Amino acid sequence: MGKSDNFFSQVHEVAKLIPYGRVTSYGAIATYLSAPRSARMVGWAMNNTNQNPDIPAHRVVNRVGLLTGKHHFDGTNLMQQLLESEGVEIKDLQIQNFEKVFWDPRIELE
DNA sequence: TGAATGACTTCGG
DNA sequence: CCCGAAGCCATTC
Repeated sequence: MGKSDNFFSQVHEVAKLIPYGRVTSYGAIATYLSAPRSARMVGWAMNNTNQNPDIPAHRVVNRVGLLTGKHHFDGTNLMQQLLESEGVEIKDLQIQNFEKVFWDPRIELE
């Protein structure tokens, strides 16, 4: 850890801006940060700081709205429960009406 | 130093 | 449209 956590910090900043009840994708964040090839690093960055309650890591899913990161949360269903508590509908790890709850930083943040 | 590992995404068949 | 393979890249072994 040193200066290179700049990218991680930026990922965290964007994650904090995801509105309640909305979600975004790893790739969308990566692309927004001018690193479209680093989607996996976004996930890694989340893993690095999912302990921080200020960072809603549960609002970040993969590009089709699948809760691929659920196994990184405590318990068996925490990620889904957190999202459902915000009104997000989920069935078999797939977010329903994904296009409606999707929040794209590239568009919303300019 | 090199190979393996992912909270991903894209492309080709 | 679905599935498998390949590309990516920081981190770990």
